[in-house]
Amino acid sequence: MPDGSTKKPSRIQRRNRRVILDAALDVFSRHGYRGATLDQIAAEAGLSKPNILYYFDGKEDIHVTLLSQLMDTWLDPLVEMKPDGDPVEEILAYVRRKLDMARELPRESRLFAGEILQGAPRMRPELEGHLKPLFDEKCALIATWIEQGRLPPLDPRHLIFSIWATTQHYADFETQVSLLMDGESDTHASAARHLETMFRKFLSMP
Amino acid sequence: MPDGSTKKPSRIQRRNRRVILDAALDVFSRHGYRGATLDQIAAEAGLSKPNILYYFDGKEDIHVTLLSQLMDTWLDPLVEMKPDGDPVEEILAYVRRKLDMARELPRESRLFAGEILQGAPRMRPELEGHLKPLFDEKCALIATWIEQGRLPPLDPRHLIFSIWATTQHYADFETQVSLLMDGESDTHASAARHLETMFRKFLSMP
DNA sequence: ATTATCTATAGATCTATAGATAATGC
DNA sequence: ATTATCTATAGATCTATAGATAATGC
Repeated sequence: MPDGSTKKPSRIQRRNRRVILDAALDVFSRHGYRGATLDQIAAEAGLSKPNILYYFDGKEDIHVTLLSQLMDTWLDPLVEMKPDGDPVEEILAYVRRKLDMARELPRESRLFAGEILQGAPRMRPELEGHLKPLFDEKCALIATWIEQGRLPPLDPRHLIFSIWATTQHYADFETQVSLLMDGESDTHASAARHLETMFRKFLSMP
Repeated sequence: MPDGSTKKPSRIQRRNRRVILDAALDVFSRHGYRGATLDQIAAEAGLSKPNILYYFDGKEDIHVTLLSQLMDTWLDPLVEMKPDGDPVEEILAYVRRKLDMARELPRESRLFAGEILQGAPRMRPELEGHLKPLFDEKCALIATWIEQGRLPPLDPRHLIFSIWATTQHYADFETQVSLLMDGESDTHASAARHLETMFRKFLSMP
């Protein structure tokens, strides 16, 4: 009984749970929660369908486990924005990390986007418990920088929203972006230059 | 036979097709394509399920009809960006129209976002046929403004992506935004000020 | 002894159709 | 005569379980 047990998981258990979660990330991020089926996840994981249900309580359990395990990874770039150092460089480094993450983890980005898009039916507690406190903390940090005259007056909340929106856009709307950038060899590099220029200008003192 | 016929549609036909499409917009934008059911659409429309299928060929027909009917509305703000007038003001007016549209038509925004997120399985022809030419045309317009020295050098494609991303974010990620903006009475107004400031600064000549 | 895996299938859900009936327009 | 609507249900799909069997660890 791998789930709900208090015993230590075996090597096989850890490996299979990881294999299943990776397969589920693929399937959920491509087709959404309802569009994904246990058949697809099982095929992608190379296991039988009942075996999937031996490791997880059900489809929803897989989805919730995925989301909460990815939450930390997802918030990490923002955690790394620290009070030391130059405010503008701290924020620009955050933008770079976030854009890099959109390129390296597009499935994770689309998984979260799909969940939020539908009203976060399975992730609201995670958002309130993890995202909200971190968001408030970093908004306060940016507000301090503004009070110190090291950044121009701006609304920290909307600044963060703009960073999230512009960086995740390249993962979440990849279909549209690649259709419109057809002649471009390295969309990521030109996006990085654009965002660097835009946010640097926005954050510069008059 | 209301669908596929060459006859002129009756008043009842037009009304019921409109009622069904509005109900479907509600259901599809909340639950995604696969998450939506004909039962939900029928209940929302106040019609029986077989009656829905009397007016449309099936679930996919409703979805495709919705998407292509909304395409024009969705692109309208960009169509309105014209070569006359001051470049900065033209672009800022476009940002405002786009943000207003995100507030007034959040269901439409989420419907498109969900479709793109899953690789545009039912909308790719529309994107190639309508969005792509318009996008290219407006990128060329912005490039002209830059050549004329009326805008600083920038990549028009990424500028448009940033405008789309930042404005649609308030509709597509509304769940997250409202969770994080809990103390705010008018998110839209403060977002409008933020985006105006940010893009104006970005577009200003050195 | 316990853990891991499979085949077969129950039970629920969902799209779509069959077939009959009511309402509407010449 | 044609258009519009309903009840009932076929057929497909999907989640989850039952029950048996194979593999693994003391």
